[in-house]
Amino acid sequence: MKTKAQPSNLEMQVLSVLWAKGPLGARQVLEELPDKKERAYTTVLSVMQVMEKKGLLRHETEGNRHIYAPTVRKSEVLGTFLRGLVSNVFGGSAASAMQHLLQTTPVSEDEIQEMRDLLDAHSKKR
Amino acid sequence: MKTKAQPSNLEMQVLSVLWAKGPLGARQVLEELPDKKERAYTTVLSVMQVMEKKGLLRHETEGNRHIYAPTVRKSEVLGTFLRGLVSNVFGGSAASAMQHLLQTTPVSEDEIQEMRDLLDAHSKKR
DNA sequence: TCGTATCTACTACGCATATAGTAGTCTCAG
DNA sequence: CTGAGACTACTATATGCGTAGTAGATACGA
Repeated sequence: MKTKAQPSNLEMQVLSVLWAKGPLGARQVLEELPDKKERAYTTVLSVMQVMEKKGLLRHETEGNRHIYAPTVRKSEVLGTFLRGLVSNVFGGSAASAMQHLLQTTPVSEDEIQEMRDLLDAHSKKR
Repeated sequence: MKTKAQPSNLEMQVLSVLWAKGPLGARQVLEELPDKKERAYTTVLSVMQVMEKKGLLRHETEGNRHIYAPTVRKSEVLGTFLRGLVSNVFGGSAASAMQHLLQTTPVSEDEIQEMRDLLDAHSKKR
């Protein structure tokens, strides 16, 4: 079996909505998509139907509607994604990735503290 | 003018090679591509020619060869990329992104320390 | 019950991406 | 000077992605 392809950008957005908000219909997903881009309802529906064919989503029928839920776990998908990113773009260095993250995205002091805690927790665990 | 599209996966790899190793010919880039996938020489050459049309690369001729260099800066490209990633996939939280980074990619204790230093430096700067 | 609004299924399409072949040019060893 | 090898330019193409229309089914309010 071949390694399954990375979900595309839009697919990632759909997944992230469903991971965050729980199972939803296509209409709701459309409204929650993080990039807020103007799209037709059928666009999102189509994408989600394709995702179901690929095995990224499944749905249950509730009266009229299809309620979609991810079949893949957040940690799995993001893990694969981030490992690829780090090794293909950041020369294999997670620290380098974080450096760019800090330099280029707005990060509050609270978040910085949160990150310190994460690092501590990570050290302790080994 | 429209916001220029994100470089594709393979384009990113090409850029990261050139950022890391300096200007190179297509043959060298092919050999250095991080994903190590088997590709024809002309495949990489084509991609790089397209990238030049898009304004991501320029080249100088050296005898027979074309030596390519990026025209875009690493911080620019990765900045845009990471901002998009954080807001579209990690709900706008850089800390969440880092959490997944730690959970899913192998990170040495040295790197952890390096990251702590980065966080400290970042706090101090404001 | 009946019409309107909403939903899904199916189909289409343009563009980008990744892939590679072929032809033509240049360089250099012998 | 000439042929082999390497390089570039140009062309082709399959596939995937994002986009959306249309047709048909369903539900719900009046």
